Order: sequence, then structure tokens, then C-alpha cells
Amino acid sequence: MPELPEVEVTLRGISSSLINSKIREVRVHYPKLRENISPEFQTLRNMKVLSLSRRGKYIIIRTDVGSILMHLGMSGHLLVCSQDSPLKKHDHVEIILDNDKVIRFNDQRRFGLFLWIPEGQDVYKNRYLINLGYEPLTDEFTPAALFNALQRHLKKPVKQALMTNEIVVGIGNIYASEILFSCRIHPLTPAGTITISECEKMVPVIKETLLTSIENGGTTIRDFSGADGKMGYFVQNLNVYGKSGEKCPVCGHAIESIVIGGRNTYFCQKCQKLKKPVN
DNA sequence: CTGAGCTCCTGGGAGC
DNA sequence: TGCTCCCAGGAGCTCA
Repeated sequence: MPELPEVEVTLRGISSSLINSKIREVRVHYPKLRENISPEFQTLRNMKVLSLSRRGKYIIIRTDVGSILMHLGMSGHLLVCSQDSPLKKHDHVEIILDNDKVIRFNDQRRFGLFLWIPEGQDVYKNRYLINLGYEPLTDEFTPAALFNALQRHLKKPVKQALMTNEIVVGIGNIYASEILFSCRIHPLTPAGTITISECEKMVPVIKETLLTSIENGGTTIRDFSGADGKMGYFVQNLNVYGKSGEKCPVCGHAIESIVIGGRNTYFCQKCQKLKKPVN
């Protein structure tokens, strides 16, 4: 479910409740997620929340005694509610605050991650974060940076390369299709043949696509919602994702879908021509 | 080193 | 109506 915009929307949604408050306790109802939730969580009491940040699709809540590292997986979301509201199915973890609010982590498919990193350990050196690539919304993510990163994955289809977190973080299956459509680049184009001028086109499109989606509250397909339970509206801005057989908004040709790396990929054959191999 | 494929899990929808 | 099969927005891991 969540790609970078959905995680950012979630982060913004929980931040006002968390900042300047204390986590009274963390209640774990079902520990078996992607990784077993550490029993240490149950022993934590009255932690002061210092900051909230995001790295790729990971959310980091830093407190005075350590950090919580979270990932929403494919179906996870965080919901802020009052402490007396009833638990829902798949509410696996509750972060109980000292301000009458509670943040609930709900994850139907249990691919989410909930890790405790004690104070003294560098969160960013955690094995989940250490190899992550460029943060797309920062100034370091430039056309040259993208070009160089793609050169390390010569044969990989560019669509798969965009989804590789060691290159750039936060772009999942939906936005990868959308970004390539906006850039008129065929998703099967080998990453190594992407030119610097194509990177000059792609980088601003990546930033703009993600930012626009954040402004629209993310993309809701099936069950994504922000921390307030509201749906995201970026789905109305989608051009090709999930629209096979429908008309391309630019040329009217039918949108096609193919499977790349096991994932459905949507594109317009006419607008996104595959380049002829050099030689 | 790279890429392909498998894996964790539940639920919704299609097809019979 | 009910069963089975397939698919889904992630990403780490293993193996060739």
C-alpha cells in the first residue's frame, strides 16, 4: 500500500499528537509481523518523544531512551484515536500517549515492521536503513546522481531500478509506472541506456509526482488512509496505473500492462517507445 | 556482483 | 451460495 507519499502523509498525521508528548506505554497485541516485535517494548514506560522523521518508507520516532523504527509494509497504517475507541481487527500495536490519545498500528497482511532501537545505537546504521539510496525530495537527488546510480544496474529494466531502494527510496509500483509515463520512457528500457538528459527529465518529475501526491493526501487504492482515517485523493491524478485497456490521456491509444519483476506495470506503447539498441 | 525467485500474511474478487 | 485460485501498494533473503 504505502509508498513514500503515503508514509509522509501518515507521518504528518501522527506528528501533532506525538510531538511534545510522552509515550506512556506500548501495548503489543500481536507480535508476529515481518520480524517478531521485541518483548522489550512491553517494559517501556513514559518515554519523552524528541523527534519524528522519515527515511524512505521507514518512520522513526526518537525518544529520550531509544527509537521506534517502523515500516508499514504493504497494508499497514497508523491511526490516531482516543483511548476508549474499540480495537479493530488487525490492530497489532498501540502506542499509548499521555494526552488521552493512542496511535494504533493496523496491518492486515502483517508485512509491517516495529523495531526498538535503544539509545546509544545509531538508528541510521540499522541494517534496514544503512544501504538505502537517495531520498528523492532532497537536493542531493540530482540528475547526475540518478544517472550514476543507474549505471550500477546496467541491464535492469528502468522501472525495476526506480523501485530499488538502493538507488532511490520511496518509489513503489504505482509511482514507478506513473513517473515513467510522464517522462515518456518505456518501463523495460535497460537502466544502463538511460541518458543523462533523460535523468534531467526524470528527477523533476519524480519530485513533482511525489510532492503532488503528498499534497493530495496520498493515493488510496483499496484501503490506504491517513492517520485521521481520511482517504487520499491522488488516485484521481493517476494516468496509467491500474488502467489497462483504457485510453491513454495523451494519445488515446490503449494502455497496456505487462509484468516486470513480478509486478504489474502500466504504460502506453505509443507514448513510451522502447529505444532501439545501439549497435 | 547481479538478477531471479521465494517468502512472510490476509482478504477481496473472479471464475466455476 | 460456496469453493478455489489468483492477485495485491514491500522488500529482505537465498541461490545460481
